[in-house]
Amino acid sequence: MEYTIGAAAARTRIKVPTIRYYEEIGLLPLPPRTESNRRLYGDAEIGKLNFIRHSRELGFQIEDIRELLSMAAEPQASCHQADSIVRNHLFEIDRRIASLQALKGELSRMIDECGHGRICDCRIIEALADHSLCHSEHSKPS
Amino acid sequence: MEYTIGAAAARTRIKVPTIRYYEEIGLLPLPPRTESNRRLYGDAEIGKLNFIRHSRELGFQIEDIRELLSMAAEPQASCHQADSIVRNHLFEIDRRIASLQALKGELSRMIDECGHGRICDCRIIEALADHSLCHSEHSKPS
DNA sequence: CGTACATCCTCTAGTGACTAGAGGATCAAG
DNA sequence: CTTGATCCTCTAGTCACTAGAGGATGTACG
Repeated sequence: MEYTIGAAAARTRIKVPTIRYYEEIGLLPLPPRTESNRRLYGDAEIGKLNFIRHSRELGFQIEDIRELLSMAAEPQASCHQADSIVRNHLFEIDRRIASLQALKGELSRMIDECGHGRICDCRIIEALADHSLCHSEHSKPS
Repeated sequence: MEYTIGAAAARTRIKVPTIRYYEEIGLLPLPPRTESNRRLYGDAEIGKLNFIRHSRELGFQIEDIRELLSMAAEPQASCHQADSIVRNHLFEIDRRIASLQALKGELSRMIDECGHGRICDCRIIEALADHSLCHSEHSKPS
């Protein structure tokens, strides 16, 4: 089967400009074109696009996906490298969860302590102004 | 006390270009300058910068901080609005934690099922290619 | 007093992963 | 034959900075 870019977008739930963007950054190969210069995608490209979308949904970065795609293209190679990309990603997600949970604690506390009165009595503004009122360390959640 | 931009940066742990950036987007007022055109900050600006840094560390967006700062400047107003900004942010953080935990589950499963052999037998690549192998729904963690 | 070197200034451009829109060509349906 | 959907390329915008050029000023040391 062959698909126009719009049909490919519909099948993969990736937007048309995003598909063109993936081509531009070399994540997708240059597809053949019709006589009137329109892109034509086959089943292999649909598969790649689904792979990309799913990996993005799982939070992988484009550069990780680039590597994972090139591994997928070499079925005889060891999967050690794929394993390590996923492991690193998992580690990063753990870090983010921990950091968000610390934030959640601080913010809940701020809300609990807010007396719902005037700004001048408000612990929220006070707490934002002064980190030493915090119970935990926190750095920007990435 | 008065501080050069570098001294203000050292005291607040915000980088010099970032302070200039905050000025450019109107988050910080235009500071007075020396005869040789250098910015001079007083204690009030140091306080604002600390407020900004802490709020950023807690994950607030610049536009939220802009509102929070203007509230902090009106001590007689109700803190209802501040409360609601923080509440919304907390809600968003909860959403993110839930989404990251779903991802974590999927990725852990992928790693467990990887036989550490060849790509062609690897469940990781297979799982990435096909969302229907997933146990949970997931959308991009934002 | 001269000379390093740090710090300051403004300005432009880059990051990641898209998204939005202009301006124009081509296609399919009625 | 016209209408409207889809396609093309290109540029610019998003967020919150970061990096670097090119030049002026300040400070410490010999």
